Amino acid sequence: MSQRPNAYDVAKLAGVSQTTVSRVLNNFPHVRPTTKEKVLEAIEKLGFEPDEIARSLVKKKTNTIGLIVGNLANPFYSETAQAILNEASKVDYDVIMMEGDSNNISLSEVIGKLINRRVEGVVVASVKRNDDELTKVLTEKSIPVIFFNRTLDHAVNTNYIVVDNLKGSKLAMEHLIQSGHKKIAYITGWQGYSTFNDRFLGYKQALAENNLAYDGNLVFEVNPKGSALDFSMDLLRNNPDVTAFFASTDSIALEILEAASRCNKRVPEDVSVIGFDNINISSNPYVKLTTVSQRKEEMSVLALTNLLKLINKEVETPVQITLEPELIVRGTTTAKDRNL
Amino acid sequence: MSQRPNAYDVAKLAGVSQTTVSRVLNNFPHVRPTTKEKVLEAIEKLGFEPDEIARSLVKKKTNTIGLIVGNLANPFYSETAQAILNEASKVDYDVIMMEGDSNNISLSEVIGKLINRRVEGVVVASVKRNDDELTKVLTEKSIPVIFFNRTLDHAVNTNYIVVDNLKGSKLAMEHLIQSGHKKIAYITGWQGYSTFNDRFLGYKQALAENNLAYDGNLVFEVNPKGSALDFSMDLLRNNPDVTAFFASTDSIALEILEAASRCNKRVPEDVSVIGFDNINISSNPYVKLTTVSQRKEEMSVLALTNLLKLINKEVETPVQITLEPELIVRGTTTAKDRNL
DNA sequence: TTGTATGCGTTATCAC
DNA sequence: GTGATAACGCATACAA
Repeated sequence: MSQRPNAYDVAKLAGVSQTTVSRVLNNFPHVRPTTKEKVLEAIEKLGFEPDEIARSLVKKKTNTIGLIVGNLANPFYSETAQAILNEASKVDYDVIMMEGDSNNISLSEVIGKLINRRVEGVVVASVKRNDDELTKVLTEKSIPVIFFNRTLDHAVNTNYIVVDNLKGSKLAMEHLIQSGHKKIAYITGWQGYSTFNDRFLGYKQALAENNLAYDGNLVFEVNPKGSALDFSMDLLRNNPDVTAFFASTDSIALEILEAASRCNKRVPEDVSVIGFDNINISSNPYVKLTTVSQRKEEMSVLALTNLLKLINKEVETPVQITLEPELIVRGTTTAKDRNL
Repeated sequence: MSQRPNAYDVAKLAGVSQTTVSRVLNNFPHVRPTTKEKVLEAIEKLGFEPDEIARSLVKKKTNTIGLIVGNLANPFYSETAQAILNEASKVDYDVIMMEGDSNNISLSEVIGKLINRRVEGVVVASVKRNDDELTKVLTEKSIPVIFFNRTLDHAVNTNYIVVDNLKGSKLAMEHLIQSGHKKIAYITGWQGYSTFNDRFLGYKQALAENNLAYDGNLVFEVNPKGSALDFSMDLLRNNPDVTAFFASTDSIALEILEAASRCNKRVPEDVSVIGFDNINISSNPYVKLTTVSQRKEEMSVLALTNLLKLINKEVETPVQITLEPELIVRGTTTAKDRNL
């Protein structure tokens, strides 16, 4: 009896068939109250609870989704994961979480594993712009996959929820330009991600639209050999006419803030800094970073609700949603023209 | 054929029995190379991959663990979750993640759900000191549960991995006291968690051991009505003889830093601040918070490896490990006596 | 209203 | 070496 009891054990104890046990378990209407009572008693006595694995097998439904994130230690991912977890629990879905940026297994393989675990759908929070293997897998496989935050370059038939990153960059840039900044440095993440590609485009477009010259010396892509911190310190020391930094993520912005502090530059008096993502720490009064909001919560909720709709075929595919970004002005930028 | 193929489809195509398909799938030794070839071809052709749910049912093994965290938006949890996820994937375990601090479902219920999903073990990263319902569930249920970071008060038979929080507090306090601080404020989280209980104990013991009086006015427990920020500002304005703050978490420490900045106090010249947890942001050069390290990675690895040992009955129960905390001196405290 | 038989997609135990 | 056949723990069609 140390084993977990099953529905047959309950049936035997209650003096009914296993089918009847299943019936009371699933609240079927036409069960005689007295039998129901007996079964309930037996369930209680044995501490029986149905095995969800067996249930999944026969019902061909697992009530589980997969969530693939880039790196949980990155606040953006953990904060969105938190929101998605929360939404999922509301509709009684479990989530199997995996990291996609792993070095020894490709995103396609991770998705494959999830599919074999019979998840009903997958949210992918980080995908490279080009992934031919993945594109192939997506057409072959049967379950819905929704990209979140980042998407594939040629996403004709893929589902995604993103913010308008290009527009977000423009918002940030216009905020700086309106405050009188002319020399604006830009630090980007890896251009292989659509987010950074689009944000960079926005940076360049904003410059062009405001008749400011693009200067490659003011632009830097973080890489294993070069940090945003070092680049910023260099720039602050050698290019005193640079008065503002646009960071493609809040995390990068934090490094710039440190660079400023090390170079004895006051923020925002000497140099303005603006980020992108609006991770939680940015609103911390100690940091008070001006940034562009990705609207994490909204995006997360939309990702989950739309994935469920896709699972239940309640929506036409592909689902492609682009949210409006939002400028959040806090303490690391001056907004001269706004203080008139 | 739009349905997912199963082992019978493969068998039919290869002209063998389904049993044989299973054999090549599981790399059984005595399969004739030519048959194996045929089967592999059929598998390839159909794009067949075994259904892990069915496999789990018959093998009574899911290769899945449950991970219950407090709140993923809290860096400590996301960073440890990341480490655990990583360790799990190394040994090919999947993890179903759930939040335990939810308001409409108790921790016991969450664990129950996980058990019904047939996870093989559970890591619980946040538990209250007293939870009678849970204690009862733990004795009834059959799978190993390991507490991580926090544990129950009367944990005679429970498995846990924690750091020595009391000692950690003493390390922090001695660091401050050796630097000449006499009036040290303390801000704690909810005392219903063992972490905060132990840390508070450490604070008081350190005072006593150094012949410093305990002053209730310098101690504050964050609550819905009162923030660390407000309390700190009050103190900084009205008690100028308070020269140091010991925060029971790094997140609280960040608020204190802001309070200092708002009150025009320099850190560490005017006031020292020390935290607890060593979350990633603390090492950011912009923050450079002195803190006590929880040794997240170590704890995470230990939690997972020991959970697996418990699952495989390779270790005697209970597993109870207390790690040594580590003082990490960065820029928010002065260490006068160390600079001799 | 209840029970019997069957099947979900595998692995395990026998035979041959 | 290989193939029937019986589990695993449930839900469901069909009978009664």
